[in-house]
Amino acid sequence: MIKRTKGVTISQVADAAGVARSSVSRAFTRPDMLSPETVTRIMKAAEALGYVPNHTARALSTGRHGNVGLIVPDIANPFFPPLIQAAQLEADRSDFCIFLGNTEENPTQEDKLVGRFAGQVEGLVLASSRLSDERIRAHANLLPLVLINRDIDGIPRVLIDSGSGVREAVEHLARLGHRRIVYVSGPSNSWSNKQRRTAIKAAASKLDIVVETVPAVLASYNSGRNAVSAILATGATAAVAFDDLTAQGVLAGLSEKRVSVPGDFSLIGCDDVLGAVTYPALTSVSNRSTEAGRVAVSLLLDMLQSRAIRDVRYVLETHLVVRNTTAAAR
Amino acid sequence: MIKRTKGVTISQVADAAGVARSSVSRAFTRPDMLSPETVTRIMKAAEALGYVPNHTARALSTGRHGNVGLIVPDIANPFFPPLIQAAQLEADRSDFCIFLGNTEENPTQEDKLVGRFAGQVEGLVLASSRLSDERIRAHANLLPLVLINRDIDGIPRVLIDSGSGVREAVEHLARLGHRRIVYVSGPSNSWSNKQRRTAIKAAASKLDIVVETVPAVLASYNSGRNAVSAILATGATAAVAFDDLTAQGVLAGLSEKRVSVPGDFSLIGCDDVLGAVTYPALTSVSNRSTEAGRVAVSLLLDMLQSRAIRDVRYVLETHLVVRNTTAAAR
DNA sequence: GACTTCCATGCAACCGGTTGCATGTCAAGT
DNA sequence: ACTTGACATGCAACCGGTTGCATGGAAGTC
Repeated sequence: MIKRTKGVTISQVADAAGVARSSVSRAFTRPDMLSPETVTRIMKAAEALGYVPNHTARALSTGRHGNVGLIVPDIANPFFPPLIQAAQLEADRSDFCIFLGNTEENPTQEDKLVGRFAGQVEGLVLASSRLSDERIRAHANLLPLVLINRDIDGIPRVLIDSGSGVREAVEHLARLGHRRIVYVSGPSNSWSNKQRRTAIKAAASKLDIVVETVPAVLASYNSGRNAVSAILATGATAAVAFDDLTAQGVLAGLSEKRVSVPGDFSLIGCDDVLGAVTYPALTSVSNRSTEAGRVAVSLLLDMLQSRAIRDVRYVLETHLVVRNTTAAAR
Repeated sequence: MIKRTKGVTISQVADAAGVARSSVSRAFTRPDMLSPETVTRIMKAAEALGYVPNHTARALSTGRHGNVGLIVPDIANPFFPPLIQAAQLEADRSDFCIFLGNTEENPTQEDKLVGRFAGQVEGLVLASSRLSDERIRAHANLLPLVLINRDIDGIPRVLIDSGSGVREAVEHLARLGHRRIVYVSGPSNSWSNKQRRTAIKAAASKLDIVVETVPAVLASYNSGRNAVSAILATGATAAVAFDDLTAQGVLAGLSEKRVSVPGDFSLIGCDDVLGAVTYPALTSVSNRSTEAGRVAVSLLLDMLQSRAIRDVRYVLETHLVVRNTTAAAR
């Protein structure tokens, strides 16, 4: 049988130390209110009994549980783990714990999780939320909320601007002498995809470069691989892919067709999730997901402390990370 | 200013419905004890007021918070996200929430997290714990614990037996004619590392193959890359790396030294986290991390429900997934 | 020496639920 | 018609802390 750890309570410590319960409580929360000797005596008794304050009881009376929630659409998407990690680290610095929720890209599940978390966290970070603006607003009325990659007036938000990095990518290719490039697009209903395609077209037209779009349908390795024939058919000498996974597929497809990268063809990914761990190292647009996670939690903790809500709109610019899949045009 | 959401309490609902607090409580927890009409009336009142039971208060009196903790050494390691995802899904099926902890591979941090979680979760899953057996045993005395990839008698554990897959890897290499191979080892305090090294040595000696060990210190791309000189110095024609990240680093290092894979050298990873998305596709040992996450949480919830601790040792076998980084020895 | 001031500590109410037991009611049993 | 029991509901204690206010004693003031 499980040993039911009957926790040591504040009363037991109080008895052992010969003081009132309130004094024990103060010894832990505001020792300056007590005489040093009393504190010492209480601490000794607590130590001897192995007393640990009950988090739940404390939360009940103070209303502060020292937890924040983080909800993401898909943990398995490599974009999120660094974000989660950074959020965790930032929370930890203030002795907060993280509740993690994964919605499987499902708004209903997301709503359910928010509700379930609401009672036990002081605030919430929603990353790439799939909820409607109205639902988000409704939640924001109930507890402090910070958004990542959702732009809603009046709710503090952290936005990753992939446009800036994509622009740099095009400029980089232009400098290398490429005049005709391909954008291997991602899911047509993706906001990021639109953002990236728009940025590429704008940058290219300014530099007098021709851009063609080849759809990859899904953001995946196989889609990228299947797109290779179409890419080569355009006669382009370089490509920017919707994300790193797609780029990696393109890389594989090119290799099978004996097109060497970067010798014969230059390739750039997006999100920089694989760049540093694959070979050849992929030139990619940074994602800043680490900063996003850190900043979002930091913003949230600020709100909790100041009890004030500011209309923050924190934009993170992205940049091109040049590695080994881009070179001068043949 | 933040709207301090003064939660609707059970008393308010009781007043509105003209019943005692206890009846409201029962309407939510054991409606069968009340007459159907009363339940309806209470529910209506609750609905009208927007009442939501206070999770913390409930936890305080029942001792059940409906949370379980999951602690992993490194979220950013692609081995863990699928595990976390599966754990989350399983917890969700029983309406439990997941507390996520990331230890950064640091035992001190792990200890700290366990302590911090202890007060607010009913049980804990420790994945690939870096703690000593003693510390783990100590924690297991305080609350229900399930381990993943740690084999300690008396504590329920889910083990991914990479031994079976590694054995297949060695046999595969033997069939291809390799007689001298290298094991690129991972963190020395990792249980998986020991398991893999042991399995390789056993399989190799049975097949009359020479194995040398080259340490990579950390499970990372850079460690793998730095290990390449040492690997080549052994004169081996093939290597098995502690994990896919390390393997990918080795791949990059080999490529820089103009050693072609699989032409001149065969390489096998472990955990199969990158195999399908990189080029060349990495031959690797499957990981089963999804099952591990699911089973661990399911085991934990069982323990919580039955209040009994069984000495479960759940082993998941792995297999070799042959892709394109292995070929006949020169 | 009497009077204020201040500080350390205790008392008791409170946070928002749950639950064992007591009570009242109504229908069935004899 | 009276007992018995089942059932619905209320009462009050409890979970383990926190905190505003009261109290008593020591130190400071005149």
